[in-house]
Amino acid sequence: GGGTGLGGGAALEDAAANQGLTVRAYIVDQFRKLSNAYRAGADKGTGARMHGSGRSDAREYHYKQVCAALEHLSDSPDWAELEAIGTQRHGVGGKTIAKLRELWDTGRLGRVDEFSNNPEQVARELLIKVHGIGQSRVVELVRQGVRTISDLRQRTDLSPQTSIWLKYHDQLEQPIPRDHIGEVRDRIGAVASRIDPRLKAIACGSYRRGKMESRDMDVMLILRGAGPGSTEHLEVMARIVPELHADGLLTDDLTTPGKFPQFGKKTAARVTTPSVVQAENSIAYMGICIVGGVHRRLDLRCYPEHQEAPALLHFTGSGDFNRFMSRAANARGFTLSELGLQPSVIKGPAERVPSGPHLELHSEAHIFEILRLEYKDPSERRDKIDVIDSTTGRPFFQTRESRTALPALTDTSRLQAHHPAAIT
DNA sequence: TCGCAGGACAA
DNA sequence: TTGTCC
DNA sequence: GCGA
Ligand SMILES: [Mg+2]
Ligand SMILES: [Mg+2]
Repeated sequence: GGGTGLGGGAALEDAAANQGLTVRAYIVDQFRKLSNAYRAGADKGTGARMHGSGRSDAREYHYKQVCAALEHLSDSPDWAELEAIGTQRHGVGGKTIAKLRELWDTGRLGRVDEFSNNPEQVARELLIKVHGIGQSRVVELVRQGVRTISDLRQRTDLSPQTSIWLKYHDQLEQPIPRDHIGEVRDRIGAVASRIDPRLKAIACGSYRRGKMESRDMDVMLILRGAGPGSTEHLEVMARIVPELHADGLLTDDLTTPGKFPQFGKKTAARVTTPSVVQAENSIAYMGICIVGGVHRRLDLRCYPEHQEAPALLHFTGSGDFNRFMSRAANARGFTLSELGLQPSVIKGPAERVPSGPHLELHSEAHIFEILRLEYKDPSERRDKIDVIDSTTGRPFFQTRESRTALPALTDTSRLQAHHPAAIT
């Protein structure tokens, strides 16, 4: 029994029941609060340099792993089941088990209470949700006394993107029904095929993961027939975005395809710099569209057909799944991105460099296969524990053996032999 | 003690 | 390069 | 905060 006198986890059961949650959902919620708190720069906002300060990003990451482990518990775990994840789940250690014990005994986490009783921390977690406000700006804004969205609106130093986003703040918070996303994909697809009949539109993100509601829309354009060496797809965004405005779908841009960068000093040398090329040729667009009278966030991407598989994998997410699948790829001796999959090696401290060409990737399943990971349907791509080592059938991040790179896969020559279709 | 995904866009 | 986004 |  704990300090409250309640034994057998009764305090935890009560706390969960009070919120209408299962014990598991309540525990996950507590740790998700910790992850969100560190994302918002908890321990960076306070001037006092406390133990462990300056590790917010890593702790956000850490608590995401913990949440993934907790999600896979039963609805009402007993103490033995909670304690077991300390030994069974990669990334869950002593400090986390101590927090679980605290929850079991008292139904609360002191760290969560500390954060929720700290008005500055509460403000950071609120304001970081605004587009264009990240960990750095939120710490500075809150230090300057900003506490609410209203406070933020008073500022005269907001970026244009943040101002646009704030115009529609209320609408952008509303969940988007699945059907609306399919409609937008079709409208974009129609406009796209008018511009170039080789273009097709695919809705990705949480829509493709089967969710009935989403927070934004992710639509990918594929330029059929475009292969390595083609740059045609880079010009699509600057052509289609004005058409989507004319169509009445888009209302505001958060990025501006084709916009020429403004320099303090415009020199001839700068004109040939890569950043200029990137600005004129864009593959990514972020903006606001209107569907059924409600403004929504829309992300657009355009890729050549030979990058369809890695791009589809990447923009289907989830974000957590991508991070852990990329880590698995690294452990197998590869770098994975929306652009492709290529062998890579660790060069110096914190530096991984390509050691071979991108491989030809025929499908999402092909990528899983090369990495010896179990294929996951989009609806099953949630978190760390969904990345499964197909040689063991167990979560990739679980055992020493499963994390060891496979010689047959990291030896580039043998890999090329098995996958002869490397692309250049 | 070190790394924790990787890349695109804005400024 | 830094900050932010996905 | 954890694991290599
Ligand atoms: Mg933000
Ligand atoms: Mg989305």
